[in-house]
Amino acid sequence: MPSPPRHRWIAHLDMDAFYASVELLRYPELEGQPVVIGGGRRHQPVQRADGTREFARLATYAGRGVITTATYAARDYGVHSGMGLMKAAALAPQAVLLPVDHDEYKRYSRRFKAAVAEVAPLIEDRGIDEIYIDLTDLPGAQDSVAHDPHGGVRALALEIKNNVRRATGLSCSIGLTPNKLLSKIASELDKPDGLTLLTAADLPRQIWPLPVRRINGIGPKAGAKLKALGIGTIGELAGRDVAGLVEQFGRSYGRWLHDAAHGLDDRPVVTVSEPVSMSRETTFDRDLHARRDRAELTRVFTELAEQVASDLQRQGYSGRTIGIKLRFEDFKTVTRDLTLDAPTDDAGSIRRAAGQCLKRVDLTRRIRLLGVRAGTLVRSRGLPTAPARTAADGELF
DNA sequence: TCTGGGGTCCTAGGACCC
DNA sequence: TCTGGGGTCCTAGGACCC
Repeated sequence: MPSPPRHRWIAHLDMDAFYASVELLRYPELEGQPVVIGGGRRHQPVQRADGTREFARLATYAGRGVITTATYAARDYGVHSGMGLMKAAALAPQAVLLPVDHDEYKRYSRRFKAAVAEVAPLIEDRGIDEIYIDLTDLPGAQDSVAHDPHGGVRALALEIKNNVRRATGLSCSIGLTPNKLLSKIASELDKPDGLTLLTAADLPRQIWPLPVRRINGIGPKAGAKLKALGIGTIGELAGRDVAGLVEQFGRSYGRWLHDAAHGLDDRPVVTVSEPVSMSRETTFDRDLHARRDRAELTRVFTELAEQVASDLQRQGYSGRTIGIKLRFEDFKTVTRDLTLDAPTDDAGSIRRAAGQCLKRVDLTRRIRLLGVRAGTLVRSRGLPTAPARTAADGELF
């Protein structure tokens, strides 16, 4: 018996201002205030004798850090993630500045993903604060409920949101549509604490008026090129014929743009994945000179190689391609890599291979950033748990 | 007050092999 | 000797994402 056709339901779940919201659980007195997360270790809150805490203000920051996350109150001042902290300080000098605590966010990430998995196990990891979920075959997903043709799947999404809140105290926003592309856009439409359900019929009214940059995969470059072609909205993109887009953007990307604008995307939710590369990099407080600052560069270079080696060992991988990355004072970036005869997770071998790569770089300009990378990874050890690991499980245990 | 750190994927040319 | 394809690997750069 062939199974009856079913409506694909894919959710995109995005935690609201994730890092900042986790910090607010720890420091509830900051509720409602402009807070930005970013920078190094230098601005830890200080506990006063009377038990209250003293927080660093953005105005006191000096350095090259950027904002990782800002609370909604801070965003009202025009600051946003990716913005340099010095620039943000000019806009919101009194905003509270907190350092990034990756370990703490990782713990909350595991909790929220476990809470989702209790309701819907088909999860694709998209980083620390977002996931895709395939709801298609869950009981009730194909049901309609009185006055709501998609009431069944809507109820599932609400159950997921409730579970996440119960497990973490945090809110999230969900987009729920027939595919990943539309769900990703939809989850942004009603933030924070939103739930947006769309079908193909909603495309012209809800999606087409939006700027093309809302499409995941259209970045600064493609966005600017589209603008120059007189294409600002997704609807305007949908109005162009494929041939013209292929001419401008090439076969593959041109066709993809056309499909995306028409809400077409049949990518599956991928629950298992293997890492492709592991890297460590650092930006210096000041640009370093290859000759004058040789000692410091050498020390950092070795440290980065050691960190990559320890990351590989901890996670049970070896890399056969070792590479380096340099960014110069003018922000130009170069990479060099070298493929070894056999994969390695040894700090000395990585350091030596990286040193070979460094010999092929012209070092007349001063250096802003230095990085070391291992690619072409193979497992060097058995899996941590016997049964096949899913991407979601990897986060959970 | 310019622009962090950790990733993925794609393209393109040259080497090398059949 | 000249003239071909096709396939895969290696390397470098770049777009994009969280």
